[in-house]
Amino acid sequence: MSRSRNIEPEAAVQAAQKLFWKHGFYDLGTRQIEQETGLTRFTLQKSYGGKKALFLRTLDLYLDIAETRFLPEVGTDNLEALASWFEQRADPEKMPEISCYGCLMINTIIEFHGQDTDINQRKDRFFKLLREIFHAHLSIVIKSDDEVQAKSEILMGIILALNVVIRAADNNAAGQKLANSTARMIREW
Amino acid sequence: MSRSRNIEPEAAVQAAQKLFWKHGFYDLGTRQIEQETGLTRFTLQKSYGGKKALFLRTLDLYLDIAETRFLPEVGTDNLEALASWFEQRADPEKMPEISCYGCLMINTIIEFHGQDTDINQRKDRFFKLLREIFHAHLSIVIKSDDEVQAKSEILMGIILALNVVIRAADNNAAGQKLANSTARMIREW
DNA sequence: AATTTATCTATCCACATGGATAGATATCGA
DNA sequence: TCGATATCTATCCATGTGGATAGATAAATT
Repeated sequence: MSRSRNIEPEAAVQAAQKLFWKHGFYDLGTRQIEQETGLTRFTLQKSYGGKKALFLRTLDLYLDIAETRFLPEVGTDNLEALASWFEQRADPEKMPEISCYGCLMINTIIEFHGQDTDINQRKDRFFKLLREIFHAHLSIVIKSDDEVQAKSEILMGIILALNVVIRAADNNAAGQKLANSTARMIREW
Repeated sequence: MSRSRNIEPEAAVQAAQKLFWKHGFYDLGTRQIEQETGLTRFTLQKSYGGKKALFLRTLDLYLDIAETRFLPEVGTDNLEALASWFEQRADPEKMPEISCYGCLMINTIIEFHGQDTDINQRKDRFFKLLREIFHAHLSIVIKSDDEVQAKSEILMGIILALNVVIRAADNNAAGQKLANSTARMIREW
């Protein structure tokens, strides 16, 4: 019925995500998106609603995957599960290449300055996600809720830090020391 | 001999620093600098060498102050000194207002993507500073160098995380839980 | 084969940006 | 008071941006 696109709709979102992840929002032009993904500026407007809307879709995709496939699953032996998750998390052999640009959501939070409600919604979802997952793990193993909260907050902080360290170094190996130190700390809990 | 400026040279740098801290580099225009500080775009070019050069001066100022007045001083009773430093660090009563925008250097590292040598130089200075200060403290109290390195890395990570959490919330009180948890952890070392 | 539809290609546009320039204006020393 | 100098005010400019539009093109339906 109609001409086929240069790039499939979902593939375009994934490709754009990588670009935003690397370059941020403001420093990535629609012409560069066009050139590097094949998605034309025409289709960007007509089918995705423009640059900002496409960006939000890449953020939502990012959070979906974080929620379903990335964060450690709650199960048995939660301290050891957490410890080894941190080790894996920073092992360059097991990280996707794109990780060297840190965390798309953290980068975005810093690039925008809290004035954008679309971004703020995603930000809230992100932090809720992080805080809940660690709380869920630790509350199984630790009785004092005070202590669970304290340790959850530290682990959440270290997740943030890992991403900053890796992006700053532009190198997936840069988080190993922090991750291994964290694993060691968790095993002492 | 010559007409006096709207704003004194060093005051202009400080005022610009606050603006960059809040808005970042790309999202702060020279017209806005002009309007909010009194520094004219003419003088920005003639005396400061343009927007980028002024920005680098604000970064250098930031690092100078971090080095001399902000980070915890090495002395006696270093674990307690570190613990209470973290508490103070996140106490909204004792933080400057501008802190709710996080750390100028971290924001900058994320906004630029490692391709700018001017920024990279400051980035290296920044991380060197952080790693050295914690190592200096902990190596007095802890014998195993392995352990010193591990714990230094964690504290450095938490500094980064504190700034991200505070900027994300746009609220100086947002780091208290993490800071207090960290103080508690340090006192258990 | 003709028609319809969505996409591609190629412009065009309004706007914002960092920076440059030229004339007016302070401020100071002589 | 006058001259020199640096700054201010007010434009101007080249460039890049996201987005819009119009004609050409490809794919599917009839």
